[in-house]
Amino acid sequence: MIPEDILLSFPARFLNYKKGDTIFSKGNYPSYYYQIRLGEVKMNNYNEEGKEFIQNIFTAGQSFGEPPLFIDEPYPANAVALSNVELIALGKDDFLKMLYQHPEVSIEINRSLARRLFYKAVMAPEISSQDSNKRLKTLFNYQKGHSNATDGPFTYMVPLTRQQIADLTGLRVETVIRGVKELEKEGYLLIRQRKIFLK
Amino acid sequence: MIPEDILLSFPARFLNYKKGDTIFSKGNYPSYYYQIRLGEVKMNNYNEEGKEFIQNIFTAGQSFGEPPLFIDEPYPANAVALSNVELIALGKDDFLKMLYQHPEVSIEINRSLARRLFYKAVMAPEISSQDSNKRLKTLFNYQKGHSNATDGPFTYMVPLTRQQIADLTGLRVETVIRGVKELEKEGYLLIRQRKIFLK
DNA sequence: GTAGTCTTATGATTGAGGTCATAAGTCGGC
DNA sequence: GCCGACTTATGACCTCAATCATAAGACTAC
Repeated sequence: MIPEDILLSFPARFLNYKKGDTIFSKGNYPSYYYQIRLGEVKMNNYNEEGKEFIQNIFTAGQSFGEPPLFIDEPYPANAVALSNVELIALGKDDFLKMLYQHPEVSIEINRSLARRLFYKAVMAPEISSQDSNKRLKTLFNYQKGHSNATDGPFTYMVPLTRQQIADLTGLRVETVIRGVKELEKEGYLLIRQRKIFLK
Repeated sequence: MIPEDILLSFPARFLNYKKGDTIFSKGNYPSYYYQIRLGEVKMNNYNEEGKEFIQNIFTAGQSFGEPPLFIDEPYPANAVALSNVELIALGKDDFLKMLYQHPEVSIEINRSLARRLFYKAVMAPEISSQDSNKRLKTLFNYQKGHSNATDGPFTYMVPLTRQQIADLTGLRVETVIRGVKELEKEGYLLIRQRKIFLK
């Protein structure tokens, strides 16, 4: 996350989107650095059959969509507001100027890209596996690890619908439903009022 | 890629590894920035059943293993020499000092992390798909798109064995062998002396 | 040149996830 | 309070990648 006073001095501006709005689309070339002040944004793709794949869900304080700013490529996915969101956006040229003038900001961006690569590296071997329950566990472990919930067993509720879980893991809704039931039998998680709680 | 004269001034040093040597292992904490002068390096994991997953293959001019230098995490995968390799290595503290003093180098590192994230973003939706031939096509398209081959149809040879393709896509060797044969029938690629050529 | 390993190849079998159909529970908007 | 859309759920069937077995071609080291 880059301090807002630095961003504003370059100058960045505020943008508002309503739930469901598209912030940018796959294939577009990037014009802005985006950082979330409020709300949630998902990055997703649709394959030929119309099946959704969610790359990532970003929350307040996180930036998204930087990679194409550095290389000469269009966005590989869409960005869609999951709630009403408030963004701070800085134009591409100003963004690069900022990195030249503020080495510590450039390192902070490196840090945030490094963090994302690190988790992709952790997830990729499991996601590529054929075993559906392993995919589910990997996602759940990631979710839990990135929450602040440390209140003891079965207090962390997965804030995702079965469909979203399916889209994040590349599985089908039915497979997710059957999978979480199996994982409950194994004692890996708990289902209360259809919500999933992790140990 | 960072210019060698800058690296040497900090000061970096040269390292040599023989084919098959391990450069670092999963779980180690990082001490160096590595850049390849000569040869190839793969980053890989093994799952519980011993199945290999190749995160990436790096060639001359590329750097690897930077993410853990920025965040306080151990390497999420191993780095293994695929051939005899000559590396240039710069200690962690000197590396960070260099980024502060040379903003353009910091941006270059951002660029290389961005390139890798982009690759992961392109691959993830297809890798998660159940359709094996789609996984293969995605890998091949990426390979082709990032080579310098623009000499017309079927001149780009995929520089990977069937096993490496399997480990990069999370499939089994047999599935890859059958898949590329199907893709040849479709006219998507050509097999000559067991080598795969892309249109 | 020869042994040993890696790579490519092919057939038979099987099991797990996808697909399709159907339905009940839940939630939001009017 | 009702309607419609979404979410969760369950059964039956099917498809296709994994698995296991076997073998031939290619390459590497000695």
